[in-house]
Amino acid sequence: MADAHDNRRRQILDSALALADEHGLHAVSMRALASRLGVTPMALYPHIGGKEGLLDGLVDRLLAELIPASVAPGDPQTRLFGIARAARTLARSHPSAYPLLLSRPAVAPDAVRVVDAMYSVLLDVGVPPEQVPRVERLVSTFVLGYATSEVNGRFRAGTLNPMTRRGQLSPEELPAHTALAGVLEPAPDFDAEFEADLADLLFMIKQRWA
Amino acid sequence: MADAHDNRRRQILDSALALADEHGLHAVSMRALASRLGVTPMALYPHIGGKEGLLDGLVDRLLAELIPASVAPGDPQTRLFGIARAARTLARSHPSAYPLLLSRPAVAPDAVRVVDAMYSVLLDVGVPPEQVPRVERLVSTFVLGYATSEVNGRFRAGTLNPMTRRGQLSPEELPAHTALAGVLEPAPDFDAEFEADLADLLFMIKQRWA
DNA sequence: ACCTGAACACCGTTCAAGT
DNA sequence: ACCTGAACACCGTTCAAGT
Repeated sequence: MADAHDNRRRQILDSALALADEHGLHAVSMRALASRLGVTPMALYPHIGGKEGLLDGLVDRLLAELIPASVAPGDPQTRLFGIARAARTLARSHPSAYPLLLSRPAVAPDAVRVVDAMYSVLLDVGVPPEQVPRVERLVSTFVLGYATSEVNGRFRAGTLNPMTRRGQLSPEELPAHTALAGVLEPAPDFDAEFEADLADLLFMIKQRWA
Repeated sequence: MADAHDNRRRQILDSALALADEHGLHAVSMRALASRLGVTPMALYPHIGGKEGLLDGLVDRLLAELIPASVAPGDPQTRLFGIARAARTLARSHPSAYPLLLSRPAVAPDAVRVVDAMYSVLLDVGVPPEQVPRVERLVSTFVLGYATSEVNGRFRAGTLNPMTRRGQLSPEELPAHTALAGVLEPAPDFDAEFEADLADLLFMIKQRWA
């Protein structure tokens, strides 16, 4: 069912994603994209419908890359970890475009397939049907938020390093930081941390309903 | 210790936030901001150091509004819910600027105070010290991600409504959606959902360590 | 149906100049 | 120290015109 128009649209979105990967999201302008495709800016409009439509298309383009992980077989725990790890890996492949995933709804069929896979995992693990949509939003929000925080530098040293921090405020003003002085790491292992977080969330789900 | 320069800086950031609240983040341009302050764009540079510095300043400005909730007394559970609710309420007050919280690190003293309050809650609730920074990132990532998803429309009907969804794909391709046909709500109560999510996270923390 | 090219109303940031 | 004003190299989108 993919006609010429759809193919052209995908071609444009691929170019836009490449542009973002190479030069950052700020470099994805209608003009730069058109010039990369050897065309006039206005030639893009029938296919992607303006800048907002382009960014929406990029979200669908990104989520489509999670399909393989979503259809992979295995027990519920394996599938949950597989989808979550794929979602975080995606952030490393496309760090500039990734934050768009939290900034607009995903409406394409491929996006719905990923949600369906998560619903299926949660049903299989024993979450009551009426709670499944809520728990899916909880887990997907955590996963997207974590990966977004990483690529955007929200966890980086400035906020994390107790030395930098404590320079600005007296220890009495930061009692918990002071109490934790011995364990505050300047550069945590985020791979291990993400795994521990997923394990905690799965623990919660199982304790509550399994 | 607040000199004239700091006061001017805060005045500029207040104006930028008001501009975002009234006309959206896209309307926060150096030129529009300068014009609102009756000054030339270049006059802003010594105070906020360009567009990126302005956005970083906005993040600190937003987090400063969480200080009252952070210093409020009470048992750990009350304080955790208080900070989390304040963080979500902040999104409703400043929906356009809010997503910046996930997009850049917070470095100002006020931001560190909020983290310290969360550390204190987690220590009081029984989380082992070496796990506190990780669990703080887990909880804060969920809270910021959830509120960001809400204001950005990631949870909105297009993605959620099973009718809209199922129109694009056959039921056989979405087995879990089909199984959940009776419980998929077109417009969930996000206030109640957020409360339930917080309760689940606190349940997890207590079950694991209390 | 699809694309062009000129035009309009904007951007962020530089630089040299003023006080 | 703080601000101005002109200039440079960009934006997204409109419109009328071409094929």
